[in-house]
Amino acid sequence: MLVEGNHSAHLYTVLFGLGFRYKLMVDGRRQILNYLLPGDLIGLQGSLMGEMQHSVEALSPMLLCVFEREQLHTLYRNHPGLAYDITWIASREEQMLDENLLSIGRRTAIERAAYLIAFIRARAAKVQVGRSSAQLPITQQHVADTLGLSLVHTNKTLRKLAEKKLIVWRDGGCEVLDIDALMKLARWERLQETLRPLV
Amino acid sequence: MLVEGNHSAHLYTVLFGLGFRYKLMVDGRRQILNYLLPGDLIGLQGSLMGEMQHSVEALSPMLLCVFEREQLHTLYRNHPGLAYDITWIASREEQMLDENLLSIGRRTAIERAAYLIAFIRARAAKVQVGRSSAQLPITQQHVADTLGLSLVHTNKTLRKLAEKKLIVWRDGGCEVLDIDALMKLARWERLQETLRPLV
DNA sequence: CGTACACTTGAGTAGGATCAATTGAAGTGG
DNA sequence: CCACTTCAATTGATCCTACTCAAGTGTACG
Repeated sequence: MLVEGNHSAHLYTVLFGLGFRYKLMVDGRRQILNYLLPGDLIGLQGSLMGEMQHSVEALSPMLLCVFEREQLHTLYRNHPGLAYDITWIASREEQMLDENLLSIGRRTAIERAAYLIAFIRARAAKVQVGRSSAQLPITQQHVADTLGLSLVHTNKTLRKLAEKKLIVWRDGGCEVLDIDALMKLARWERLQETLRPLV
Repeated sequence: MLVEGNHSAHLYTVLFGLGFRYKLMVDGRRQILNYLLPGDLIGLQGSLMGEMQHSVEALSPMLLCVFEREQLHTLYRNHPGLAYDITWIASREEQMLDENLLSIGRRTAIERAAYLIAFIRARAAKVQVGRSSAQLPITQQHVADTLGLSLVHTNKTLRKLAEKKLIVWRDGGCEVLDIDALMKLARWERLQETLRPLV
């Protein structure tokens, strides 16, 4: 979809669907950085710095609202409220990256998996991202590349969550059965209820 | 220094010194998120969202420029250029987090260590952060908590880098002997030269 | 001189990686 | 309708990276 190093990228707002940002190393190792849901911005780095250092892909059909990157300066000049909201959204994304970093750096495999699934589920609670509202349209390869684990070990870890009746893997996607138990297992407390600006 | 959940936090600009942002889990596991050097912002999340979800600590004496968080709205209204620069800095910090996430998720221990040290060294190249300009004032415990490794394994990994004559650990800090070799070892290419606004 | 902190090293273990198959569902083309 | 391919999920076996436990060294400081 959108690839790293793209100079002519625009700024987008996600209106519908699910996608993700990722980075690749030259030898093919992939790390998924975060997931993109309605309300998120895509391409802010590219708009500000002229080049995106990550790539973006869709997991389900996405509806985006396009914004010309050249207009960003104009927006900052004429619509300070919107400019503030953009910074707010960027800052919240950084907050999510922080938690993600804690997860990959310090949580065990099963904690990581539980955290990731609970987190996406919580974020997707109010918006529909997949074909059914209960299902998250991701493959185990995506989970592996998000958690920094191998595909095989990710599979075995997800099986453990399934055996505990916390999730079910069905129709090429993940259904959450018990989000509270997932959060507890991940030792994760909040998804703080913040007033979110609509851009 | 500044702790998580702080509501009355201000926004700061680092003028001098070295610090870091980190998160703790309830059982004490610590993950260092990134390092703060001159030109970086501290507390943007707190200013925008009312609460910081991470803590901050100094590694060397730091000189900060304080900014009242209540004035942020005013700044966005009256100084769109500065508002733009703040977003730029926030976005660059996110970019650094992205690379960090790739590192922890997909690089091996020695690659991670090489990347981290090369990265901090490269960022600190133009500004003095420790007592001598060559030395990075961090302990191996900090490195461990940044890389998501145990202290013991971090020590053994750093020894390997020292045996290869890439670094020297001296006077409770790290000196870089061959940054190019570190970058090559980490399979890390760029620290792109971006025009950086001064805030 | 005793304590504290950072760094170091060795031994044994475990969590996760790699390798190698297998299953099953969903196309696709004849 | 049936071979053929492809992709995702699954499982077992083996290996190795990184963890834990347990000391020990060196230096700074009161």
